[in-house]
Amino acid sequence: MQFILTNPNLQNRSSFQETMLPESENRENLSSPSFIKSLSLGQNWKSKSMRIFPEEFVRSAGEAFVHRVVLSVLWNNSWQCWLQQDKNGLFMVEEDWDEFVDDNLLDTDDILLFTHQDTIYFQVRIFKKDGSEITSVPLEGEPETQPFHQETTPAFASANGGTSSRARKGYAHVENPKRYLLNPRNPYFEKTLTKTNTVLYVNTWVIEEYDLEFSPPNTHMHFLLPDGETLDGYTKDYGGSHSFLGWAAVCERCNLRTGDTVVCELELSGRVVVAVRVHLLDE
DNA sequence: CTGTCCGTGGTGCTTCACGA
DNA sequence: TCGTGAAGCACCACGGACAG
Repeated sequence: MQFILTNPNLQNRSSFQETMLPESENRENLSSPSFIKSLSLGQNWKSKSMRIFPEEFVRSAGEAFVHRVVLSVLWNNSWQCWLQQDKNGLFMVEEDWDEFVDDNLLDTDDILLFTHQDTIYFQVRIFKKDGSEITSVPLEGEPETQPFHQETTPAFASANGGTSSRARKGYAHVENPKRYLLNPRNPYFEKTLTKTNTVLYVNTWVIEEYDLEFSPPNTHMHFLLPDGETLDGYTKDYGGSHSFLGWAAVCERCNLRTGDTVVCELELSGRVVVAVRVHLLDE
């Protein structure tokens, strides 16, 4: 493993350049505190040593992040990683970090550039050995039109009027909804707006299929809009149904009307839903 | 029967007007 | 000009209706 700090006060530019990142990337990231992770011999991305934050980096950040961080990538997907402190330093929780590794299909030659953007928010850029950058969702060698885990995704079949489940109100057929997702592994469902749209209900089959968990009622969450904006929401439990308040503001902000259909992609931390990413359908 | 939608009452916030 | 109170509006919570 190597950590190379790129904060002007902490940087190690010679080592940084050895990673074969493009010169432009090197220069433009010097303004924000950054560090790099790459594998040493005998390590893999799920090694505990890969989950640690560089000690000097944590020191320089003060108390900006103590309990959790949010890792964002260029294609606007993000992962929340809870942190734990032990005698060796500040680590990301194994389950959260492993999910990041799995979702991004990290290879042994990959290089990650962590840039501290604001408080708990980090941008993570993924570079291949030759310096090329991953800029879109890594796919597991499948054509993009093929849904992930198709054989084990009745949520997909049901939401599209599959034969094994009855059709549900408010869940219209969307042609190939997976193509809207930023991360094809994320749970998702389709939502057709009805007359009253103050609450977004999460369908139980989605919850069951993906084994989802929800924060306690009134826990803060986010709606991630197509234009990159974020709106606040809160978890609710109405009559045993998991749902999110703040949906009315989303509908207004996106100018959604009765009959419009959107794809709701659920962003998870572990199995807990922490955000709903809203995708408008192509006309 | 289950699960989602819809309608309505309640609550809280914001804005405006009036009085000191 | 500032403070207070009333009115209006938006959103939330919940229970009943209804579709599958």
